[in-house]
Amino acid sequence: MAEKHVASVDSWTDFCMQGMTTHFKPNKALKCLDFGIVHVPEQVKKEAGENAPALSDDELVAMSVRELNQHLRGLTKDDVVKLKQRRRTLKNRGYAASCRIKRVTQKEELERQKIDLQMEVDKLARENASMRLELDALRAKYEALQCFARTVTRGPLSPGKVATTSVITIVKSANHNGTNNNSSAPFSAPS
Amino acid sequence: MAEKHVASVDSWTDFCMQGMTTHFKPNKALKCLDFGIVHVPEQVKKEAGENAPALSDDELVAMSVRELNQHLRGLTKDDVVKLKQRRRTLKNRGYAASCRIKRVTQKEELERQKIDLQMEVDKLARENASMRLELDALRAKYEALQCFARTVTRGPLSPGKVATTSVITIVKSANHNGTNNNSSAPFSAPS
DNA sequence: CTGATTAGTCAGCAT
DNA sequence: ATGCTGACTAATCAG
Repeated sequence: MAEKHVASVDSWTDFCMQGMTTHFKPNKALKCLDFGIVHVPEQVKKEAGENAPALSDDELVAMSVRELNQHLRGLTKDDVVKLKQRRRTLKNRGYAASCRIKRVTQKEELERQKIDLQMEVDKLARENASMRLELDALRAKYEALQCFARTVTRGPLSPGKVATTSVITIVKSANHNGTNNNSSAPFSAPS
Repeated sequence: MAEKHVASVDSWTDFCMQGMTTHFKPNKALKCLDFGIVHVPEQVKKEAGENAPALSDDELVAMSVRELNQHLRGLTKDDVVKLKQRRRTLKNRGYAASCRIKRVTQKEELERQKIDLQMEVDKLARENASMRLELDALRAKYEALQCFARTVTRGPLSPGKVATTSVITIVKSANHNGTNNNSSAPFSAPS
């Protein structure tokens, strides 16, 4: 079992490859410098002295099934099988190419997403750092103001017993006018 | 040019494949159900009625060059070439497998990194949101305290002319005791 | 049957 | 020589 095709495959392959531009086809952008659709070595299919126009690979692979059947008229059963096999092989060649393209596309997509995420991480980290600074500064200002307020509200009185409804305070101020000036003094508004 | 190997390759290939477990080798974990190291169909190399122990693929590919040269003693020049080519092909088989493994490994690595970055984005976004809340709350508290302080410091006096060195204020308070209680009142400490 | 995917083979490049 | 990778083929799988 499972030794169906061990040493006979290549002969069969060789058989089927008769009309095909096999191996090293200047398919896409290979190292083939510039000759685009050259080759097609004027080689008819096999024993074709009849009327077969020697279909090119591109024609054969682009044909619909209906068109193919038309070209199949008056051919040997073997020739029909061989032509269909050639078509299948050419199709497979295209499928393999698509598969490879898809692979690299997906990989590029992953790398792109990775870069986007990294940029988002950087942006959030920057926001985070600046907010942390802002928070710390505001906390400091708040505590300073709180200190001041405590001083103002209960400083001059005895800490034990304070009237619950009113407080009188006296406070020193460095302000030389009556307005707030947004400096780092406890009276500045939050930025 | 470039038609070097169009219809002759497969015959040569067939030639070289003589002793190899070619095509459908139960190499790794293929669909081969359970028979592990079966096959090796007792097939000597080619015209080997001499002394060649019919090297298995695994042996041949794992051999060092020195060992290989020992097995090469007393072989036809053609046999030497064929054996070396078989070794090269077997090596290539392994290289191709490594290449595929590397490809999927790199892809998995990319996806892993993407997940890590996404988690970091989420974490930073959460931190960001909570900090923003904290910042807003603190700003509100600060402004309330600032309002209070302004009321305290200049409320009862005429806003136009205030002594620059001292201020006297009277304030109503809802506090029923003298202590701070960390509530949302202007006197609570920042969390 | 069509299309996609996998393993094996080879060409070609790099070391 | 050795290792790697792109392209190609056959086998096989999925719909």
